Amino acid sequence: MEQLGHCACSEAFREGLNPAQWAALRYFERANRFSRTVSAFARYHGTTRGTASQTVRALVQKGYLRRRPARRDQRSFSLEPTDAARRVLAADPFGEFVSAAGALPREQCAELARGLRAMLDRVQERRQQRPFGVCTACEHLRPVADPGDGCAGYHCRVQDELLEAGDLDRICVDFRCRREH
Amino acid sequence: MEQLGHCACSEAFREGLNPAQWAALRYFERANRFSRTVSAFARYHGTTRGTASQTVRALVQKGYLRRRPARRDQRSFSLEPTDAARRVLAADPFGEFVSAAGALPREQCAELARGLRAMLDRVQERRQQRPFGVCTACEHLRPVADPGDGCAGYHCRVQDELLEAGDLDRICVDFRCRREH
DNA sequence: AGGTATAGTTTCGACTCGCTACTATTCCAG
DNA sequence: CTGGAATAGTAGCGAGTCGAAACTATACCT
Repeated sequence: MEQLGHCACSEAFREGLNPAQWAALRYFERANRFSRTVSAFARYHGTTRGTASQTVRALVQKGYLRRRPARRDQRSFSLEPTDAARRVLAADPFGEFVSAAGALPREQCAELARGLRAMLDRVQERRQQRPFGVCTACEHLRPVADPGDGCAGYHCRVQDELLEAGDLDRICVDFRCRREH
Repeated sequence: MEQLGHCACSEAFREGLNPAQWAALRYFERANRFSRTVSAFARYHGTTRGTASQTVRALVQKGYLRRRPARRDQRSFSLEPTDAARRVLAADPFGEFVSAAGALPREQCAELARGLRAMLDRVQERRQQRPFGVCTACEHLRPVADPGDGCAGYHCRVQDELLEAGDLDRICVDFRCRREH
């Protein structure tokens, strides 16, 4: 586990990006629209807003993130991955690990994922860091009977907004596991 | 997996040691007597000998490693963990991960270990880094019929020496998996 | 005996990251 | 609606880490 973690850092300098920048790129690709901010990434990555701001600035300058004023909070900016970002993510050094895991037998791979998840939850709990998770497993999600155009819709009680389809299976800074009681 | 790796680094500054120094301390505690050298640690940790040398020097100055001339190679030194090292390893930040894994159901924990091992092997193979492993699973190990005093003994064909009991279950830089053919 | 490989060290410079201080905006209580 | 506290984001500094390159000394090989 230690060696894998170290491998991941040390080989993560491809394409002119450093490990923190790769982590940020992966994060913004997976984050829903409420979570594509500097602060949310800082929480996710366990670093300070200052450091996260540097990382994001570098990615904006390189053309991998686009900075747009946030809709509701005028202090904040939404950071959107560009097409160039999606292209470069194809060469993500972490792909090596993904394919290494994917080469395992199906059930073993699933078991590995469960084990890692359990470890991460435990560690984050001890450090009082809230885990990130996808909306579909979040207790703040509520089905909406009639969203207007007939298709099924969902609503987030924290943001008090209707969710767009693309946000449902993305990770969120406000995630709270539903099965917890 | 990425988050776990990052957690491990960021929280590894306790006791006045940095992440690389913790890794070195763990390594020298687990390495057999042929592998307690700067170069072997550099190979294990995927870094340069120069960097490894810095790390080791710091640990010697802090009194966690003792430097003794190697028995057979006059260029080399054997680095032995001190009692202070074993004491401080009790506060190893990685203990958090070990206990998190240990809290899993027994079979799930074993499955997790197998999965991580498989991933590491695959990644190291692609990078042409030879894995480290324990003598008892190494193809260079040969049982010796009569080591002299009646008890069973083992011999390493690379080092051409009899192994001491303490070395058998420690990791070695010359490891080669026996089941491989 | 000579050349090559290896063990280890030192120095230097690039780079990363966290800390602190700061501005602007939002939230909340009275 | 107003004043204070909290939060989003940025800028700059400084400590510290790491890798590359150059170097010495010893071992190995032919």
